[in-house]
Amino acid sequence: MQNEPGDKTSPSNGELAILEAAEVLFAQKGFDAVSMSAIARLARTSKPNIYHHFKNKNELYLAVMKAAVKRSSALLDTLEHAPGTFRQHLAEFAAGQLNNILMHERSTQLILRETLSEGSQYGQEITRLAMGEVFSRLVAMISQGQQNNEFRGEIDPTLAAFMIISANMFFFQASPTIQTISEIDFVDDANTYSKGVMDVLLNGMLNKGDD
Amino acid sequence: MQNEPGDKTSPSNGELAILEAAEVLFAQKGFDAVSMSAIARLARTSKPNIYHHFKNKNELYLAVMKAAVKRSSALLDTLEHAPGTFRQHLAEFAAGQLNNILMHERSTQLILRETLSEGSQYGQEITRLAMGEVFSRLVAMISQGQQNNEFRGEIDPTLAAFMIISANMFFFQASPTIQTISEIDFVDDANTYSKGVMDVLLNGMLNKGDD
DNA sequence: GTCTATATAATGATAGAC
DNA sequence: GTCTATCATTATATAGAC
Repeated sequence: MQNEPGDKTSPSNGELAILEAAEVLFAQKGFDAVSMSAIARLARTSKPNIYHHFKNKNELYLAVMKAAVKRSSALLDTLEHAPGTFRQHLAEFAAGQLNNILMHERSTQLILRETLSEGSQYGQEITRLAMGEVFSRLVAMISQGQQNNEFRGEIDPTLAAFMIISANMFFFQASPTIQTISEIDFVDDANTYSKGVMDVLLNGMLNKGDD
Repeated sequence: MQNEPGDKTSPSNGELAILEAAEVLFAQKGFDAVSMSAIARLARTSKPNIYHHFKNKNELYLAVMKAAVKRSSALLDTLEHAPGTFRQHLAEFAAGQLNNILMHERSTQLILRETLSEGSQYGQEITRLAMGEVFSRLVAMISQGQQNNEFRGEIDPTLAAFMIISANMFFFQASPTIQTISEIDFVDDANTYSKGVMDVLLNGMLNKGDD
């Protein structure tokens, strides 16, 4: 039912192979470090054939990024109006986003890479697209929790949302390195990590019983 | 007193100019996007002169990274044994690290870039050097705060330390983009941001008075 | 230590056959 | 749609004069 021959909106098989090969390499090494020859090799085709499907290297990169952003912002519509407290919703949403990130490693890596390339024209817009939706949903959740008096009113909802995204993104980005530092166990399991993060964010670090 | 002519350990003036130019460009665009010609142009010298000082492009990059790591891990010895509660120490240390990051933008950008290049031989080691010290100091602080019963004992100190570094690093990395998303004010002032982050981390988001 | 000139290889991109 | 062959350009790196 998907990828019908007459469907002009979905790319052809050859185009898909090129897109996937390009995504793998761009995510691994970055735009400038990847040659069209390398993409052609991995896609099991020839360089001129890539230029038949894409005008130039830039357009190929843009097509890859577009697909990555679309993929990364999916899968978050499920638990919007489920029953439960706001703290439960927030924890589930955070865990869901982390899972989403880990499921689409290449897309996430591409987006994070763009974050660091200040020169790129599309970098900011792409990151904004990729993180904007999840960001605004988190802000809305927290604001509603404040109106419901479940969350402290003094907290800036945008800051709290930013902290959740930070924890998730940086987990993805740095855990391969952090893993080698010392005896850390939370990097092995994303769910354990997410639970721990949300426990701190919701309840704080201070021992309230004894001060 | 510094940079004496006979001091073999400190680089010459020409070498310094090359190192600085290379750092600027590598941080802006990444290793592969920077040509030796561009570095020579910015350093106001010639390409062969760079090859006189550094064996090849890789060694130049390594020298730049080495200096960046050294710079980024300085400046944290000041407030180790000052008087005050652990929550104050932790908040000051976190704010200090964020300031450190923002003061050495290029170094931080280089290190974060390496984080994303899984292929790089030195990436993990460099990131480990850059973050390892601040990480272990944070863990020690939190553990001591737990033994002093000031922090909750259920919390994993490594996870809490990771969250603090996440908040700081991701602030640096994503705030240029996040800034354009919506009405956010905390990105303008790192101190305001750090205060807000530590308030959430220490006290949590939940409203304890009404549940 | 610094330069001009150059060797050599790889890059992005195209022409044109099938 | 896919290929072989090739273009012009640029890259890293070196030789050798001063």
